[in-house]
Amino acid sequence: MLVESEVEHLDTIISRTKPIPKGKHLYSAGDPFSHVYAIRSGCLKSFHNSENGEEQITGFHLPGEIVGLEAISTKVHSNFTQALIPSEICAIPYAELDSLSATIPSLRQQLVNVMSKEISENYQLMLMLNQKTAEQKLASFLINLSARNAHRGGFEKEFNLLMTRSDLANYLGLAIETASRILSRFAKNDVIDITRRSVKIKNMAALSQIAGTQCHI
Amino acid sequence: MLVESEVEHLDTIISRTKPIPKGKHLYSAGDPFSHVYAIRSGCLKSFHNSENGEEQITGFHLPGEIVGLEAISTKVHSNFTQALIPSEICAIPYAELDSLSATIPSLRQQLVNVMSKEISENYQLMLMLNQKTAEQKLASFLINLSARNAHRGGFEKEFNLLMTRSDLANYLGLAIETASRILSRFAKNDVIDITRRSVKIKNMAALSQIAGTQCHI
DNA sequence: CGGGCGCTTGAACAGGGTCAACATCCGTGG
DNA sequence: CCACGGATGTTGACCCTGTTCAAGCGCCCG
Repeated sequence: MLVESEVEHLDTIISRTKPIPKGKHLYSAGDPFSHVYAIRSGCLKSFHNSENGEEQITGFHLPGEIVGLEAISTKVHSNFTQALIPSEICAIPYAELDSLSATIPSLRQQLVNVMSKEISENYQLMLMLNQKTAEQKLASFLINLSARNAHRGGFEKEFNLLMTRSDLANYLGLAIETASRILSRFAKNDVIDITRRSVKIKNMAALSQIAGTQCHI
Repeated sequence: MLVESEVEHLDTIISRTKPIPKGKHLYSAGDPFSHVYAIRSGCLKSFHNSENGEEQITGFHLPGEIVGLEAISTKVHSNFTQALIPSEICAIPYAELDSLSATIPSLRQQLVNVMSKEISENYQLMLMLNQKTAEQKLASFLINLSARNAHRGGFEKEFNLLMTRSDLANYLGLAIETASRILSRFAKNDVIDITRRSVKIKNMAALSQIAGTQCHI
């Protein structure tokens, strides 16, 4: 944690941008890297463009999370990050974050911790995408959204999917139809209620069991 | 890059352990985190244990690479890392690396760069595992090994797989039989020669095309 | 009110998994 | 040095999960 004087110091370098409207890109692949971004409200998705021009979604980002870290080493963004709903963002200039981190040990440690956490979580994600069945993927995904939603003070059992079925399926490596079918099946089996984007988890135990337990990613 | 005096400073904290024999664990899930490890020679694999006790391989590591970074934030290792062949390792105590990085800006930046690179590469890997067919996965895997081998001075077109078919298939999310069949097919089509673990790429262009081009991961 | 996008559902198909049998390599001990 | 056994790798036949193709519904917004 940072002490107050340090927070003030950090505050001076951060700019709160005006809300990004739905559909707008925060950055694009090829953009020179200058800032990392902390999400204050809203929801964004990150995606890469494959050769054939189709997007490949690599993550959905909620308030409290940091995006842009993958570009530090190359100084060029390698993906696109786009708002799914109007979102407020803090832009943190990386050059200044780096020099500040020399004098504020806890800031340096925070930065490294955030990156380490992302590495660790991405391994979990990789395992899930690589090894699980479609049902397990969707169950894990719902549990993960639920946990992230609860973590920042929302409801654990009732929330909105902020992405389309198409985005969701793309992220999980499934066909839209498969995602839709499985969500319908969950609903039929009274594991969840789902109407359009609005989800209510009715049987968390069953959902966890389908997911193959624990998987908090 | 580090200047000479800095390298000397860094050298004082690094211990070169005696070679780890084949099959020995460098660290295990649950071990308290104290060091990150630079690989000097050999080959290691990292894996998680799923609920049912089966291992899920998340990476193969070659000389020049750093392992253990995922544990910085939690201070506990979340995976197992095991030598596939006898391997020489440099153990770098993290507490000292952290404090040194306060006084040596380039060291701090190197650390963050290495982590950023790992995040970025893992996204590429995730995309591959999530979206590609079995053929594409194997072609990408061979190209990746080839590139990593060439990068550190080995042959680009001729190298040994240092892992079993089982490890390879597990990593790519395939059945052993599928991996074996596809490698045989590549050989039949004169794309590669393969005898047990020894691989020779005969038609890199064809392999790249199967992989869906570029994918350097 | 009408058009389009987002979503659902059904039917047919195929890529890859599973099961099973067999081949080959390698280490170990007689 | 050879014989044996276990681990590793290959190949075939069949099956299942998830994709593809196709049609239709319903919500939202102009």
